[in-house]
Amino acid sequence: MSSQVLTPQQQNPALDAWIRLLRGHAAATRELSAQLVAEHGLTINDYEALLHLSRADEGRMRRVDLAGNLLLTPSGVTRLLDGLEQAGLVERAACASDRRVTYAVLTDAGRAKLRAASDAHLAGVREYFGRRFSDEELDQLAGLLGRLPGAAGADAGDCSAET
Amino acid sequence: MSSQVLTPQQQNPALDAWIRLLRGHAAATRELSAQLVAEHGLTINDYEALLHLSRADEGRMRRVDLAGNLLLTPSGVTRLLDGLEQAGLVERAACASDRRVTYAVLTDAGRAKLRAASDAHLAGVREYFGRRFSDEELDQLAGLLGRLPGAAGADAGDCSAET
DNA sequence: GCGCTATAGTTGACTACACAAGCAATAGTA
DNA sequence: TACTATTGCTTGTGTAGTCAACTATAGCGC
Repeated sequence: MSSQVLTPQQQNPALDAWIRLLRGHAAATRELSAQLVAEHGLTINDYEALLHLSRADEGRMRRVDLAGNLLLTPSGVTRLLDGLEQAGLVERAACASDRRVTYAVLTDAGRAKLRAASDAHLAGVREYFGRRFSDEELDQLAGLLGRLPGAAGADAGDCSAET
Repeated sequence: MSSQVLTPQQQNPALDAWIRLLRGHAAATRELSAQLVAEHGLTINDYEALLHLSRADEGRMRRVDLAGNLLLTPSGVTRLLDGLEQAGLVERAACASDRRVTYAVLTDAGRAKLRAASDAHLAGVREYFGRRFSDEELDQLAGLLGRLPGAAGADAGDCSAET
């Protein structure tokens, strides 16, 4: 009776892509995150937060900008940074020109941690994707995924410097 | 000394694809899940659980098989189905030949709910992806994502075609 | 100066998972 | 029969995130 609805994968390329995106993300996240947590005690978001900070001017960012880059809510960033602060990887700094703002600043320990974790993580990612795709296909995949919102904005507008 | 590490996206197509997969998934999930929750009170996993059940023989599956298809742990499935049972969308059924097994069975209400939600969800997915990709690109994207583990074996209880 | 609105950030309550431990039933071995 | 290992599932606990409500500051119009 409703068999069109019930076997939609054949009928709809968008749904097909969507479901595979969900599954592929779940599988990849599980494996790569487990690796990162086991070897360095960092989650994927921890790692990416450190990465963004390391690439920002003076190793610091406003928390709201970090939220935008990580696709987290402001409260999510507060909790994420709580953990990183307790681990001594980032610290807070006040903004002289706007007292509402609290910067998250990468510490030396945080920078060292990122450097240490990067090697393993990069190797893991390269292994995970390189095993399944050629370089050309990776470019293709990245190009397609980059058209989704949020997937591209990390590169261009990072150093806003608007205080 | 660490500048290679700190701007890795240019140097590594695998990492580029990985980061965009993360971001693209986060953005798409947020939007499409919010839609589904707002309109029908179902999360993405709720929806997919109902979908898998509807496509299974007699609308029922062992919980462990459902876990495999949804990429959830057994405990995750227990909690997911708890919610769906309370909502009356699925019920439990014993297995005559193996008393360890509890089937999850789609109820009539569950089937109706799925049918109602499918229209909106399919439309949302089509709009979200169709706005950004041509049909051909969607096929390409699905084909690439399908090579990730877990993304392909969604059809039957037998999933052994990986790697 | 005063009030008003917008923005940055935190907190409490909640949800959705994972992991580890445990129970019940089955299968294998004797 | 009994004894052990494996499988299916549930539960306790912990974690990462959301949303709504809140405080504090900034910046505008008057």
